[in-house]
Amino acid sequence: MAAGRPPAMSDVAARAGVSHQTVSRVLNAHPSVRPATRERVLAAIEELGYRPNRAARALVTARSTTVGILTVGNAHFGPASTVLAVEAAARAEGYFVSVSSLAAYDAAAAAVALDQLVDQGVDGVVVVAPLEDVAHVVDDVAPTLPVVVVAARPGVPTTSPARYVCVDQRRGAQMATEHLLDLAHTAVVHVAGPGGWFDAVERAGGYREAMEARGLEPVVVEAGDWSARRGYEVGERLAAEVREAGGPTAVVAGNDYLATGLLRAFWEHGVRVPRDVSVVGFDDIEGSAYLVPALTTVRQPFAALGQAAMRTLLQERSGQQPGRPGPPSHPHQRPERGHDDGPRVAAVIEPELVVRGSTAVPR
Amino acid sequence: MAAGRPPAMSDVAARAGVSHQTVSRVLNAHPSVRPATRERVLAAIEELGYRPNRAARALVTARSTTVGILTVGNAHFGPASTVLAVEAAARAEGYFVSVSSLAAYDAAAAAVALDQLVDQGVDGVVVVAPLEDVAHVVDDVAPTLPVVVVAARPGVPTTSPARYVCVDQRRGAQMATEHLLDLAHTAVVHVAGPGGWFDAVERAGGYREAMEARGLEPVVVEAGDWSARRGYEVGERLAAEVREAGGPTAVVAGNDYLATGLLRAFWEHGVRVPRDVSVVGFDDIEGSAYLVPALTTVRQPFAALGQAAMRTLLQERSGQQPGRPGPPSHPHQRPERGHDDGPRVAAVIEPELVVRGSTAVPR
DNA sequence: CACCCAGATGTGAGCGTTAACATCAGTGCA
DNA sequence: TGCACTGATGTTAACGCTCACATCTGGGTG
Repeated sequence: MAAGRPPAMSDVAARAGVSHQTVSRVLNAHPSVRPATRERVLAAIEELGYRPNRAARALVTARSTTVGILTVGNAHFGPASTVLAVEAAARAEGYFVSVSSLAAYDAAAAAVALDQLVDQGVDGVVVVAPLEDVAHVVDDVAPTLPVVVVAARPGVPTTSPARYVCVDQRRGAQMATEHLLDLAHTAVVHVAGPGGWFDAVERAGGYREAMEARGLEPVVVEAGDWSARRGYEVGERLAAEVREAGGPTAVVAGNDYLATGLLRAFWEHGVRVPRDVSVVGFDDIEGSAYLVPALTTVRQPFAALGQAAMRTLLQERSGQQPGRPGPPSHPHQRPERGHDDGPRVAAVIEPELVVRGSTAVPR
Repeated sequence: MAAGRPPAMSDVAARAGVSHQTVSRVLNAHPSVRPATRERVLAAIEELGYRPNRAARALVTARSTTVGILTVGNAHFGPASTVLAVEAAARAEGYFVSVSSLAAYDAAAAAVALDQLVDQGVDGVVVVAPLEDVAHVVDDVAPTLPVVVVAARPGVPTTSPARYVCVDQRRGAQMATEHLLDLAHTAVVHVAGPGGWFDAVERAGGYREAMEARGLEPVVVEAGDWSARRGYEVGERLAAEVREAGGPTAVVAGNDYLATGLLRAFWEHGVRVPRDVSVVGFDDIEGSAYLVPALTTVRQPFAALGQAAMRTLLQERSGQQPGRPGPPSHPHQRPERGHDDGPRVAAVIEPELVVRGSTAVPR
């Protein structure tokens, strides 16, 4: 073994008195290696501090055991939590995780970020950038590479070859709205997140459905982004309306940051929560239980989401042909696939309503 | 070119009527390629949709152009923001980013996570897990691989071969404390984050220094973790003390979540902020400007931190010998290195005090 | 006791790229 | 006119691993 170079398989082989192939068999848990031989090889590995060269392995197997995660580039609570959950799930499956985050939230930026992941040779991509613009970018890549989109909307992507893992935000919004309606609220408004986001659209949809199911008029105010600042700005306008007779008595906010801003604006304008107006948020971010008042919110199942995404990705991968030539996959092997099946939703996970002090019966 | 296999360099070469090496030269921007030839090669690349195989390149160059990020495994605002900042900086430098997060916050878990990054063949590691336990794990790896630790404490790691990029949390805590003292507070307590964290220790230290500099007695309460819940629990106790004559009139919280819990507890117990007690946080998380009252806090320079970390890593990498044999690096080439120089702090970045409504002159 | 078979191991090739060296044409200058 | 030199290209050999196949051993079977 030459000095200065990390030990290679051949070095281990020489030391153990076997061929490099036997070392490879030990490493890959091949059955036909005698225990004594295995021991010797393992000892040599240990003594030399040998680590397999992943690049060499990836080169010959045409697999990187790396999955890419495409996400939005800021510390949004939801995406950040989801990324961590996916990462944990991936590592549990023996995969490495490469992250690419979006500088801007448009299709072009997403295409660039996705490109980088593909360049890196990932075996699959999990998209945690729940914007419609972004979702369609993956359509080009998905036929070649397994792609799982973490999204909110079971009903949307019809022709996309990617698979979808969803939190049923529509259901979550229904739960939130029905909670308020059950408290006897009738004038409930929704402060929605930005239009291009799956979550925002679905939550607004769920809210609308719940209202209409009881014959009530839905009122949606779009906040523009997910920030507390926007929540505050909208809250200032709402505060005035809340005071009028027939004004809203409850608000479903698109997420907890918006809700935070709403609470602040209401407080500033002397509108008491929940006495004058009830507020519900989404996400259950750290601290929302300790706002004043404690925020009723729809908690997101991030861990389950991450696991479902990884499971789907692996399943997808095993169904896909590897990069090397091989026989075409049998058309009936995976009957759930096919563009005429509509959206290829692999999992739908239910969120959970957490009732706290920001909701009460209307005055 | 065989069907079913993605195009290789030789396919491009054949199509362009050149040798594969010329294709390689075009790809690596080698100067001596005639413009006309380059054009032809680029056209062939375009037509074939060729993408270089990173595994093959990594194999021969013994470089992966991938950096690992080791981080804590939950959605803590600080670490999450830092990871994203490092990721952005890395991509700007043409590096890929592989994330490994810690399941538990102990040295064993860190060693495992770090191992995985090394197995993956990263060219360097950025550690964004600001715990002392974790920091020492990298010492084994750092002699072989460039390691940059994002930490809070310029003065701590003395013999570590890793380099440190720091936010001057001590200074931040001084700023926060002095802000209160300048408002004429004298009884200022500190609710500190968990002991093993660099940030917690440094912030507590800065607080102590600022107090002692004015001849005041520092009082530190350790919260146990960084959560709003713990802030609330400590706040309940503090609320009682605040009411007593000679009780604290101001609190420096270890981060904004703790501050959130404090605010809640104070509110519940009828202690008004800032009238009865002033509160300062750390981080400036989303929403802290819209708490009631708006939180005075020490904002962290995450973007600068990420950039500094990457810059340091690249600098470190260029000073390190590659994996292949090579002449030993000249001992005087990088005079700032060496264990006798004390901690190898590459950058210290200043945080920023953001004054809002939660601080005022004492009653 | 020859024969076959399965288990255990070794041999050789090739994955797609870069590094090192070889080759071949021009150019400038004596 | 010739020769050293530079710029543009081609050729060959690794890199470290896995795959396909060849080889060798030892126990059962007829």
